[in-house]
Amino acid sequence: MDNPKAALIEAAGKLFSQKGYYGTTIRDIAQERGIRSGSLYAHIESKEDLLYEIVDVASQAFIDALEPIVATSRPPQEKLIQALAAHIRVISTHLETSRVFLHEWLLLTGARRHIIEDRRNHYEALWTALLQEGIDRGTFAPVSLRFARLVILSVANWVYLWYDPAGPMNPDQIAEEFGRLILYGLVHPTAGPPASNRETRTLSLPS
Amino acid sequence: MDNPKAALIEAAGKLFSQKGYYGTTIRDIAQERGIRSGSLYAHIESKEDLLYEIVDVASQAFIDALEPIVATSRPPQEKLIQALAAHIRVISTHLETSRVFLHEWLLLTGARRHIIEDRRNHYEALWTALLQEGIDRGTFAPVSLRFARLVILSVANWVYLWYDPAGPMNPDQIAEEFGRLILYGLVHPTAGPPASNRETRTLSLPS
DNA sequence: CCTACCGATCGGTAGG
DNA sequence: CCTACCGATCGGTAGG
Repeated sequence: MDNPKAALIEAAGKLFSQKGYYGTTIRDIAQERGIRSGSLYAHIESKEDLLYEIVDVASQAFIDALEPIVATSRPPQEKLIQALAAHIRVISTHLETSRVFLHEWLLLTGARRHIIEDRRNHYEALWTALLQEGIDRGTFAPVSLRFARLVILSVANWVYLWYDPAGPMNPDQIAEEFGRLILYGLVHPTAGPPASNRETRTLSLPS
Repeated sequence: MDNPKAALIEAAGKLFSQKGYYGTTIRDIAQERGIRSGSLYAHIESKEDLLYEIVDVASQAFIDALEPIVATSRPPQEKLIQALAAHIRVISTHLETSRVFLHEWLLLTGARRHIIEDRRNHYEALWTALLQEGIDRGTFAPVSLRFARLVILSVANWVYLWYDPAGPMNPDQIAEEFGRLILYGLVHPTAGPPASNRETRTLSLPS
C-alpha cells in the first residue's frame, strides 16, 4: 500500500468492480487516490494496464490456491470440497479483484487477453485432473469431464455475484453445502417414485 | 424487422453482446443500421432505452418459458430437467439478448433497474416453487432451497458464456446432461471408499 | 506528482 | 431520417 502503483491498482479494482471498466474514468481513479489524472501516467502507460494488473493477480491467485490441493492424495470427495473452498476463499478475500477478473477480463485485448485465456485453461485443466482422478479411482461416476467441470466452475464462479462478506456463512461452509449437492445430488437417496397425495395427507393432519 | 425500432434494438443487442454497453457507441449502432447517429433519436430517447428494451424482452422470455413448466404436474425430476431445457433454449434462441441481459443488466439505473430486479426475483421464486414441490413430495432431499437454486441458476446462467450454436449438442441434450448431474450427483451410486492402489494395480498389468 | 492542455469522441439536440 | 452542431468528457501527453 506504500507502493503507489499497488495503491493505484487497488483503487482501480474497487471502482472497476463497482462501475465496470468503461464506466470508470481515469479521473475517477485519480480522485480515489487524491491525485490529478495526469499523475497516473507516472506509474502506468495506459488504462488497460490497470485492468491487466488486476486480472493478472486475481487469475494467479485462483491457480495458486488450487494447485496444492490437486497435488494431495486425499479422497476425491474431500479434494473436491477443498478445491471448492479454496476457490470461494479467493473470491472472499479478493472480492473486488475477483469481480473484475470474472466480469471484465474479456475486455483485455491482444497478447494480454491470450495470457489470461491460457491461465483460465490451466485452471480448468487442474479441475479436470481432479475429476479424472476421482473417476479413475472409481469414486466419481464416469460422467462427461467437460460437463462436470462446467457445473462446478459455473457454481464457483457465480459466487462473485452474490457473495456478501457480512453474510452468515463463511467460504468453507458455502463450499461444504455446494460440494454436498454436487457430489450426492438433489434426489433423496431413499426417494422412490413421487409419494402421491402427500399434500392431502398433510391436510388431513392437525396443524 | 420492418419496424425500425425493433431493428434498432436488434442491432444494439448484437453490438452490446460483442463489445459491452459502454464499449458500444451510438454511432456504432447507427452504422450497423446504415443510418446517421442523430436519426436514432427519432425512435429512442436515450442509449439506456436500448439496453432496457433488450433486457426487458430477454428477462420476460425466461419467465414465459418457465411458468407453464412449473404449473404442470409431472414428477419433480422431469420438471427440473424441462425447466433447465427451457432456460437453455431461451439462451440459444435469444443468444445475443440473453448475453446482454445476464452480463449488463446491472448497468441499468433507477426505476428500470428495480423492475428487472423484481423480474429476476420472480424468476427465482418460480424455481424455488419447483424445488419446494420436489421436497414436499419426498423426491428431493430436504436441502437448502437457496443453495439448490443457486447451483441450478449458476449452471443455467453460465451457459451464455460458452454456448456455441454450432456445437454438437442442442439445448435439450445439454439440459439432460446438467440435470442428471444435479439430480444424482457426481459420486457413483456404488462407490465405496476410494479403491487404494488402483494405479499400482494398473501398472502391474500389461498395457 | 502538478499544471495546462491536446485531439478525439461521447450522448444528444435543433431544425429541417 | 439527414445535416450540422452542442457542451462535456474521454484517455493521454508535454514540460516542469
